[in-house]
Amino acid sequence: MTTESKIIEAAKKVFLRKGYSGARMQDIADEVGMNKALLHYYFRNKESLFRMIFLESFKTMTPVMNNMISENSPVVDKIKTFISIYSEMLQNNPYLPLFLINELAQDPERITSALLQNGEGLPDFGLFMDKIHEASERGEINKVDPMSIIINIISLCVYPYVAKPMMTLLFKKDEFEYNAFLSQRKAEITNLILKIIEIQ
Amino acid sequence: MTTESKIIEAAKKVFLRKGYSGARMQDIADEVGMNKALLHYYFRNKESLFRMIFLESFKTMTPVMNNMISENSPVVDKIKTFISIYSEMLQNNPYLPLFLINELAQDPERITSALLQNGEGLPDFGLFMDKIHEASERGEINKVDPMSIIINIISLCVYPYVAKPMMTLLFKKDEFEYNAFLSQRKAEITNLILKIIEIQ
DNA sequence: GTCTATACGCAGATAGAC
DNA sequence: GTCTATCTGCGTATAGAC
Repeated sequence: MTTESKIIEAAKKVFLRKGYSGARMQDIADEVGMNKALLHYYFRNKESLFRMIFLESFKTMTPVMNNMISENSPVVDKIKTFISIYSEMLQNNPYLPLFLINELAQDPERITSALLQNGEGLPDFGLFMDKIHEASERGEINKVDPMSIIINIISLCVYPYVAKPMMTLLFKKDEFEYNAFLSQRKAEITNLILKIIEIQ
Repeated sequence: MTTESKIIEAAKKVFLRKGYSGARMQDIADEVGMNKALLHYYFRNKESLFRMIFLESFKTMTPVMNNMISENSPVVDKIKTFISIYSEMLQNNPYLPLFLINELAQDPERITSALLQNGEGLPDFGLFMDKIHEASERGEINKVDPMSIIINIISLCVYPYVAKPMMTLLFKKDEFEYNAFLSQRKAEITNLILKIIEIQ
């Protein structure tokens, strides 16, 4: 494992937990187990290290989405797949969504321009919406607003992760109990969404 | 309007947008239109000013919830009311949830202890869950897991606000269009939840 | 109670030895 | 490539005049 990739791993860990303004170059150096000056040797400054981490984090999400969307399968299956892989991704990257949302909220322009000039591209929800729309036109599923459906799914999947500390506080659960709750939600969300879109 | 309350308003504005580590005492002073030293005169330091803002912000949420929960009405009505007043609160305080979630995630112990020693208390979701459970025992609504239902409602209500910049980016909407989307969701979420819990 | 001036420490960044 | 030492500026906080 190269020093550079060790730094990236460490930086990801620190930035994802503390955010840009909360993260310290020293924290990252400690995490790598090396000197602070090294970070500046490999990445010019904090901003450019952050930029790299943000883009890479964002990319964790994109291919997952796009594979699912472009797949040539019935919309109902597509939605099942979406919920399934999205939930798994969240279980593997619990800090990811709050980090992305937060940094995007802090400075939409900075981030958006970085994303767009990166070329990599965003998940193509336009296409997903089209497919949902067509399916409802064909009578394959109920008449629904595609954007609403997608946002409902994302909300149900992501929010319980994003708000984990809030929820454990409000519902007086410990970490263990709450994780159990999270891991049974995949099936539950799928049932809920199908109940909404499937013709009875 | 006293200087103290002017400071509180300004600090709320700045902390809610930038979070603790992103906020600058200078930003707050600028927002008040007064000198930075004044902040230290009224509130000893940044931490104690923040603490006050956090607690006050948290309290925006609590009574809204507790009024609804303790009300003596059928559970279905209670849920309708919940969605309605919660959505309104979000429309009036769009920065609130991300702020609370974030700061809580940063340092759960610090925040939790501040909340608990504050005495004010948390929303009583235990009671809400009991009432949902009883209603389903009586056959008034479908058999459902109370915690899941509540978290579903909260997710559907809050997430579209929390992730606003992300969603406008992914769905290529401008602020105006997205706000229109948000304001029609109250009815939509209510329909969705009722479809889940109501006996056909 | 409000201001200006200033102290102080921390965090990002650089110089330069090895 | 990695380290130690150091500079610099910024942000919190205080002292003290008015």
